Amino acid sequence: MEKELTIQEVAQVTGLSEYTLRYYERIGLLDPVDRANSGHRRYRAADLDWLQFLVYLRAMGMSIRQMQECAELKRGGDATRRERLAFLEEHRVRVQEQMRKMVEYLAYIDKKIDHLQESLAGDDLPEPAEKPHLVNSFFS
Amino acid sequence: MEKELTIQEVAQVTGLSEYTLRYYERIGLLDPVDRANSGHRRYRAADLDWLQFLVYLRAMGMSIRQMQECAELKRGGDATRRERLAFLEEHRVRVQEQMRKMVEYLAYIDKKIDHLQESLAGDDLPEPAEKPHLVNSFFS
DNA sequence: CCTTGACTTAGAGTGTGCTCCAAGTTGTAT
DNA sequence: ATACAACTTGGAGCACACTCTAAGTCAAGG
Repeated sequence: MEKELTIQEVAQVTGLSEYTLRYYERIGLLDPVDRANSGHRRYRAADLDWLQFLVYLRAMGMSIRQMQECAELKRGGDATRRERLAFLEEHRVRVQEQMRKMVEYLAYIDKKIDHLQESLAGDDLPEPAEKPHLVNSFFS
Repeated sequence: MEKELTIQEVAQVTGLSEYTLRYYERIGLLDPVDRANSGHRRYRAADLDWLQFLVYLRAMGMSIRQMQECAELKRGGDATRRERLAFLEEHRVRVQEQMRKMVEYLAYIDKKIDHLQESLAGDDLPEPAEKPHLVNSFFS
């Protein structure tokens, strides 16, 4: 018999709140979850896998709307494999481009950190003859 | 004489909308911008530099609230250099950690892409004796 | 003088992604 | 039996970051 988890347990495992789990189901990101006789949700391993996938997509910056498309493709079964492949590949490209930019921005931040460190180190030395006037002190 | 730019020009240069430029000023991300006699904004080079900095921070996922703190530190002048350094270094750490995770997620996505490609390639071959039942077709 | 267009302000509205509430039901422990 | 906790639902509320509107001002061109 497959172990089925309560919403509370799934919240702990996935890091999503119970609110969010119900919300995701409501908006069709998950297919309707099994219910106990009481009506309480009982999540299966497959639900957990899918949720983990969603969590990763979300963490990579994918919008809820796109994840809904993704869920729709999943519902389409094997017939949508090509589309799903294209979907993931496009996502991959977007994420990589984003990371490329991040590296660029990080270099920019590093430059500022360096300038600030130099500025602070300079304070221990005798006063320089003339301090250059700095338009923007974050940029010095 | 320093060239001063209109809000329209700054919007083009920074990629921010005129709405957003006014908004950023309203909430204190920019110090009040110079005005022409007409009351129209006239942005200086220093304003542009600062805006570019903000755009980068934003693109790196920093919240408006944190950028406001940052603007506050800038207003504090030299006295806040140490804090600003700490601020940037913390930001740097956060961004790096985020990128580390992204690499991890990307590897996960790549695995799914591979599986889908294999699945599609397999369609050209004669039917396998038994197809394994796949709980989650995105994960096959 | 009159129109046009680029601007100004304060404040309202929007989209996203949750997050919470109220009212009710069920399961377990005492 | 009764208390209590864990759930259920539909729908309301919220934080964030814009985005837009309305009403008005100003400068230049015809």
